Amino acid sequence: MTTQTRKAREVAEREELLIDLAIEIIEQHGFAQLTMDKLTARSEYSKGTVYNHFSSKEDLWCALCARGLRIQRSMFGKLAQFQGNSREAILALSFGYELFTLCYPTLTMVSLRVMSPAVFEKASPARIKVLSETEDEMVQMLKGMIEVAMDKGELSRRYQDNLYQITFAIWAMSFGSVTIMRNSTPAPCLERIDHDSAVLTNASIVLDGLQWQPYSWEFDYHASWQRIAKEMFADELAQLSQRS
Amino acid sequence: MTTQTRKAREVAEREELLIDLAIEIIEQHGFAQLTMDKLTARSEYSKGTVYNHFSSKEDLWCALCARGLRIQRSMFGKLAQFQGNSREAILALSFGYELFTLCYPTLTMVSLRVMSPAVFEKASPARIKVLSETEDEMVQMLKGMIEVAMDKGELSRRYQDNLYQITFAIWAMSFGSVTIMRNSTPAPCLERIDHDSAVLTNASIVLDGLQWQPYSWEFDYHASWQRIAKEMFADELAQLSQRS
DNA sequence: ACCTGAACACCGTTCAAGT
DNA sequence: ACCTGAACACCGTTCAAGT
Repeated sequence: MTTQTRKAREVAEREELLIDLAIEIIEQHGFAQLTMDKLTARSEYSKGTVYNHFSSKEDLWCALCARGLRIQRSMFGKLAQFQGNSREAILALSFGYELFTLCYPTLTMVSLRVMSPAVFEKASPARIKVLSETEDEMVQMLKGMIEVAMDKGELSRRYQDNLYQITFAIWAMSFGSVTIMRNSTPAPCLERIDHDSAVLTNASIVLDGLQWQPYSWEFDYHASWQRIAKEMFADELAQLSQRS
Repeated sequence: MTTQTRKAREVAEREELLIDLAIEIIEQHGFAQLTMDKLTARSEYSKGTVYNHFSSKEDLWCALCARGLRIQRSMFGKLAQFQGNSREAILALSFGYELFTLCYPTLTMVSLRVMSPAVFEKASPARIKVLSETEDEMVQMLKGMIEVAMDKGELSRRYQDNLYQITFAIWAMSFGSVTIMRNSTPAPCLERIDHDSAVLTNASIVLDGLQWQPYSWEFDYHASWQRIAKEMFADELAQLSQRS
């Protein structure tokens, strides 16, 4: 029994190590260079053992994606403690998602690539389960905030019976804004927008559309955005500005 | 001179043929099965000739993506002629983007996969140029509609000096909504929203947030959505419902 | 029970030889 | 000038043999 749990722990640790190595390979040599061969060579294990962890290359991608979601979830957990009005609480989550993509560009690119039925089909069912559960936890966190605000009457009751609709709108806008900004072809349109505030602006448009009080013209949400950064992620942001 | 243009035309036709074959391969055998080997085998040309068209596999992907953007552009061109108020005109474009993803799921998946610096770096500069120019044409079409409505005072003047910001917000919401709905891991949240109207609802929230008149509670935009479908894409939609 | 690495079929890319 | 296809280095996956 104790040997079994020790063994299981060792296996889990080895998996984390392999994921670390995979990220290293991508960051040093680019996405296309992540191969099972190279991952094996960089580790101290054999191909068979690597395949014991990841049933296929797609499964390895999903494992990287799961790592990313786990990091996102822990950032969200931290941000949920932010003190502010209900709109600021939502903004904190949008901020968190953007910060994640800035701090972990590799993992962000992986998630984008993984998002396709073709990949999910080749990944192990256990892996898929972890992915959707982690994602769902974050969705529930967002939905919880919306629920509280709805009960207090701080936004339009039009979507009252369909809180998932609101959750989806906020989520889609964050995801869409960040993804286009970071990954799209260099379009002239994108050069004309302020990248530092685009996510905040777009989130504000959505929240105004939901009649979420106080409106963007009644409150200084730029100040909130900076406060979130300073109070929640001083360390991460210092590291980030040092890097570039 | 005439021989040269004839030759150029033949080369262009051959390229379209190769792209057709590539789409066939993906649709019949899945994404991972699209290889230069198989594309060559299915065509009546040799590997060298295929590489004469597509400088690398990434370049082939970008060519597929360019085909998709060309189709989108022609749909947008048709939709720009839709008769209605300025908000309905914007909805028509959102409708067009969703319809494209429904009619061409393969090309949609390709565009998602192509969206990454790693791919752009390996594609030929000429291809990248076509991609961003086609995309920009569509952005300009959207921006033109916003401009007209702004001049008529049909939406908030808050973003007057930054029309690209509004363009980006509408674009990001459409892209984000459709991408998450069609490609994300099967999240419980997504099962609870009405897939048929989610894009319309999310676009409406954004337009309400921009104070674009008439508001969603003052006008029957569900009716508009159906009118767009019926008047613009009766054929495509009939084909689509037949397929499933 | 878990690990190893040789073996296999296939893939992306190149380029000397051909027309 | 354009096309061909053999050749090469590498990749994903499997599985008989080993510990």
